[in-house]
Amino acid sequence: MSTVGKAISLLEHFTLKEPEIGLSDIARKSGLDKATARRLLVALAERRLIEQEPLSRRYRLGAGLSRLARMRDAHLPFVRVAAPFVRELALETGETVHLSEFSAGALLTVHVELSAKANRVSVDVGQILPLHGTASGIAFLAFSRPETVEACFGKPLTAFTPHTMTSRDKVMEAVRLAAERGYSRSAQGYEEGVHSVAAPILGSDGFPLGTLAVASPVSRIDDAIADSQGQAACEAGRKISAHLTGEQWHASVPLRQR
Amino acid sequence: MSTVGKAISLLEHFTLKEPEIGLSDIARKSGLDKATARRLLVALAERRLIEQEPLSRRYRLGAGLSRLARMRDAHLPFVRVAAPFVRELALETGETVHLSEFSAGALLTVHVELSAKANRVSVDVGQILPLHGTASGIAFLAFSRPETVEACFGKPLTAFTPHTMTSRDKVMEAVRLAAERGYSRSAQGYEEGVHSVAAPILGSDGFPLGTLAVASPVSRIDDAIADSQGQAACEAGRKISAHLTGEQWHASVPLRQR
DNA sequence: AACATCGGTTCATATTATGAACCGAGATGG
DNA sequence: CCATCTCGGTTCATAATATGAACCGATGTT
Repeated sequence: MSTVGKAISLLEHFTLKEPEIGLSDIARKSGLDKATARRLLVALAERRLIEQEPLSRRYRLGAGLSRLARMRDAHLPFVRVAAPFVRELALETGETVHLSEFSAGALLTVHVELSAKANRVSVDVGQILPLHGTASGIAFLAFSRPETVEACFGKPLTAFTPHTMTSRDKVMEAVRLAAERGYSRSAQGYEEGVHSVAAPILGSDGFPLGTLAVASPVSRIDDAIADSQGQAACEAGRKISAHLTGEQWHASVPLRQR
Repeated sequence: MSTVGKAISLLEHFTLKEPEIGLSDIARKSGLDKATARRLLVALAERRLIEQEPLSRRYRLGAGLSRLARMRDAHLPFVRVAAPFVRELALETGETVHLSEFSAGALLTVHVELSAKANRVSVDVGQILPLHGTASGIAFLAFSRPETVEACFGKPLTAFTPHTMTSRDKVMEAVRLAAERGYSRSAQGYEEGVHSVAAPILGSDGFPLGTLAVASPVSRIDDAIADSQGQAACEAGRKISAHLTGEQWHASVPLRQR
């Protein structure tokens, strides 16, 4: 791994549950030597991506990250534009809805609206979703360039539950079905007990930027409910796409046009 | 500079005005070889700190930054806690109020509430304020550890306007005055035509995390107004400190107690 | 047709990163 | 009270990694 990769991997050890980490600890977690870890942390701290608590001498994520994230959000207002529609869809369906953005070969969860119900699916912002094992991933692939789809099969497909589709044929069949009806459907492919439907959010080039997914406990779902969730997700996805690209939104927008 | 430092410096070339940059361009701006710049960008992209627009092949800040920033913000809700008080102070004074956080030897602007007046001071989130040349910096130094103050004089003091204090004695005198009355006051030390008063926001260890500043056009300010702004900023700063540290807020909190 | 510039790649070379061993300071505990 | 951990941090010979001049093919410009 490159030195830069190692440095960034250090950042990725800071989580919601463990927002501050000591030197020896992070060296152990990352598998790096203590001296190496420290040099990297110091380099990161010089650029404000890491801060050190002066008293405990523990490290945490730095203010520079907030600064850079603000730059990005100002320019690429994906979450800002989509958030109201995500909320609307969550209210309409009564289920947890999450928004994902494609990045580096996977989908990154960037926004979540939790269901108001007691028995609900919980999703964390920041969670990384594989393309082959989630409704979001299938919806994304269904509208992606052939190269993107192909790249997904470059590595063996990990099974997350006994229900995960791990053969290329099964995945492609799901993709074909999703392309046909506009949304994908997946039950327990990534987490036990979770049913999801997902629709793509298309950019100005007609290819997906990310996805929108409705996640419910499997016990609450039948075909009719799934289909109505799917329709609603599609419509919300189209609205978001339209707002992002500045184009007029047509109720009967064709699914694929090239 | 370390390889990691170079990689992060690449990130810092993306600004609000130039959110996407081509390879040759960023290599030129950063003074790195094109091959080097590309390797670093690829390493950053693998970890999602950078994205490449597939069509134009230009680079931009990646979704991983949003993810990391959210982790940080969830844990360190500085802005979230302070924002209501910043707004309140802006309404009370009728002037632009900005909030800064100390990081790597300078103050980083993390939140701004603009004045409703037509003739107002404009401040950008993300702006970096030097300790010696701004009201915020002086207020920060006035409550900092002696080592922190000393470190500020390690390098020559840059003059930003003809009014910038560049001698150690002048700065220390301003610091002494600020420590005495609880807030700092500075006119045109960083930008021409701008008058500021600032108060510190103290962490649980009694030392400042950042500052709160009221910025006005010099033409609107006299001693009485400046003092009332100063008092208001102090009080707002104390309220924010109290909320951050979970401590009870006392109207007559001593300025320095060690 | 000639020229410039773009993003991207190659590979011998030189700089840089690495980590075992080592500090001193606090905890821990028998 | 001494022995023993573990902590954050440092050193320096060694090993790995980063570097950049030269080069590609593609895409404008003049």
